[in-house]
Amino acid sequence: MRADAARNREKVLSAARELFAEQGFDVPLDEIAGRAGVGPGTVYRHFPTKQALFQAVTESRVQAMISSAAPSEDPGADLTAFLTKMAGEAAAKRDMSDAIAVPSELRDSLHATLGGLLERAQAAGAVRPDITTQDLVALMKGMLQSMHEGANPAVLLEIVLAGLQSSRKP
Amino acid sequence: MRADAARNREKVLSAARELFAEQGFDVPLDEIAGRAGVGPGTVYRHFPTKQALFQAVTESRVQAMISSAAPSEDPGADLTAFLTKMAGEAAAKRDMSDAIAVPSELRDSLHATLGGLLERAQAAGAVRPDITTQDLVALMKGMLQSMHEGANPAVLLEIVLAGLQSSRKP
DNA sequence: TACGATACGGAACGCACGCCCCGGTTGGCA
DNA sequence: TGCCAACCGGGGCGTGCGTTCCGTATCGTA
Repeated sequence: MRADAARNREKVLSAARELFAEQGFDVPLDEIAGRAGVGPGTVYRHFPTKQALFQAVTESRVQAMISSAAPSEDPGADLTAFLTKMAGEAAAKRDMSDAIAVPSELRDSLHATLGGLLERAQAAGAVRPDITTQDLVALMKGMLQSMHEGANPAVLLEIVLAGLQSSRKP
Repeated sequence: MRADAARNREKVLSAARELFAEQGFDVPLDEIAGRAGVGPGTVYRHFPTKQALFQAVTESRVQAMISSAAPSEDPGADLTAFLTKMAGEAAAKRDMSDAIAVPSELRDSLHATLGGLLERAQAAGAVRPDITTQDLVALMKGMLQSMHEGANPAVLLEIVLAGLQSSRKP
């Protein structure tokens, strides 16, 4: 790869990191190109599609989160810790709220991880048993998006965690 | 007003009711016109903008919900009942999930109603005091949207209600 | 240094949407 | 029944987006 190509690739990744974090996946690609100081065509030389660029920006962080989900002897705490970590990331960077929503293999892995943690927590009795993975994913998706609309992220997280632990109503 | 104009107005309203309920505010206006059997121009003869049409479709139901929020001697139950009603509406018709999100006076009234119910419930000690109106609105917005993504509406509602009642963590 | 491969940038394309305009049609009153 | 105002339909405009194309500039090598 040519030197200027590598340099531009880094400039694009850097700009994409900033703008996806600030505005989420919906930021126009031309704006990313603009901040990187290149044309839109250059972005497409390095990444075949906007989603591929998004994935390149979020992949390492999401993978790190997934890897940190190793089971311990307290499955309830594992789930809580994971959700707390997700909420923390999402509160700071808008792209995490989209990583759980924008279709990709990464997203599917994230969903699968959530499902595993949920199952173990339910088996241990730490979470009400009538919640499905879909429920949890939908709940998190809603919560993460709500964090960028003026709500208090910490309060939102506490509400969700408390709700998960509650026992079923009659 | 001419007879055919009134007839077309009703056809448009009817089609809009169906499609906003099925697909939410994002349904293309041309599709509404198509189902109504008229051209887009006809829609704009009767409603100055897409939002006006949306408001015409949702106004009566939202107003009814707001009116039903009369305070009783149990503010906690009032809030619970209202959120349950909203969730029920949103689970059945997608436009209710947008009525709380699409900017309009109606939306603001809805937010104000939620704020009033929240305050009273907090004063009565039925809801944790560190929640703001913005928090509640964001939470509901997320929950209502999640209902159309495969999650179980009843479970989601129970989680949120339980979370609101929980006491603050140290 | 000269040349070919590589990469650049931005104009342009295709699409979808909200919204407007206008020639043709239709309804209801005199 | 004839006429005019009201109304209709759909083609078209403007916008914003993701994506592609291609003439030009640049890099690295012989």
